[in-house]
Amino acid sequence: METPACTDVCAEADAADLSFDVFARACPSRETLEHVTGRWGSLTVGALRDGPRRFNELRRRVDGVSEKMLSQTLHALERDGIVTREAQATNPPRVDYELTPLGREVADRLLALIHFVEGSMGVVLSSREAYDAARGGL
Amino acid sequence: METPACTDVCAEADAADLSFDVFARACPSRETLEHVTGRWGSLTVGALRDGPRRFNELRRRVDGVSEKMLSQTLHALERDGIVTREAQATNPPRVDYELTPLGREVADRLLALIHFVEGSMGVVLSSREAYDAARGGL
DNA sequence: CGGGATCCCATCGGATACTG
DNA sequence: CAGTATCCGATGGGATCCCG
Repeated sequence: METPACTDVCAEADAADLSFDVFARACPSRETLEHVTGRWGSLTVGALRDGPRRFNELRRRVDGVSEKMLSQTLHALERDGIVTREAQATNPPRVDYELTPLGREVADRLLALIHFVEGSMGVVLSSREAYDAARGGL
Repeated sequence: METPACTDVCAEADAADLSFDVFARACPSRETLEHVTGRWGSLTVGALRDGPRRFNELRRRVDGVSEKMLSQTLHALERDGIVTREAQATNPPRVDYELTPLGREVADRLLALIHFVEGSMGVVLSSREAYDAARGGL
């Protein structure tokens, strides 16, 4: 076993910085990773990188997300301390979402991945063609 | 509109390296991003970082994954050119999965994110407590 | 051992409607 | 505008069986 595992340790959250292991099924770090890398999580965090955004601004940027999913995603990220939510009780109401310092670190690493993937799509697409051709040709 | 969008361009894959945009609903780069960041994708790629692994080795490392999902995940990653699959027709059969050069680049960026998240769990956990306390206390 | 095929259910997630 | 609530279909994903 390479990783010290998270097992028992993770359960008791009073310990400061014991080892967390996303590869362990029950480790809370896996949940947070999923919030951040999930279908809408990664795009939402990425969309917030350039500064605060309002709800419908995010909806437009994260093309295809529904209100429900965006709301759900933002709540999970807020709970994990990745984004902050600032509401103003004006009329019409205005709510700004913004990355926390922690969130900005996450976003940087996420965008590094995103930009790399975008830049690799040439390779990916031709790989797919080769794969499909081999299957279809059999 | 900040991003040049992927829209029409992405459909025709003969173009070399036109702009791909994960924020666009129909862009193929979004699919690849999901394969890589998905629930099992990120862990599978991460687990392959240290070298080739066999199927059941991966199953043990990626704690909680089912045979079906691991198989499915590996196929998607193979099709995208992230991992290679090398089968030997011995008995018992032996199949090794390994990252491609592209896959290794992806894995590096993914692991940077994973390790950062693992290292931030202290902050995350206390943020969750504060969030839950505020809700429960109302 | 390394999977493919099938069954089946839980959750995801979209559409719609309603509130403030 | 910024959500919440409900309904409901699509999909994710686990369990099981089976084959090479």
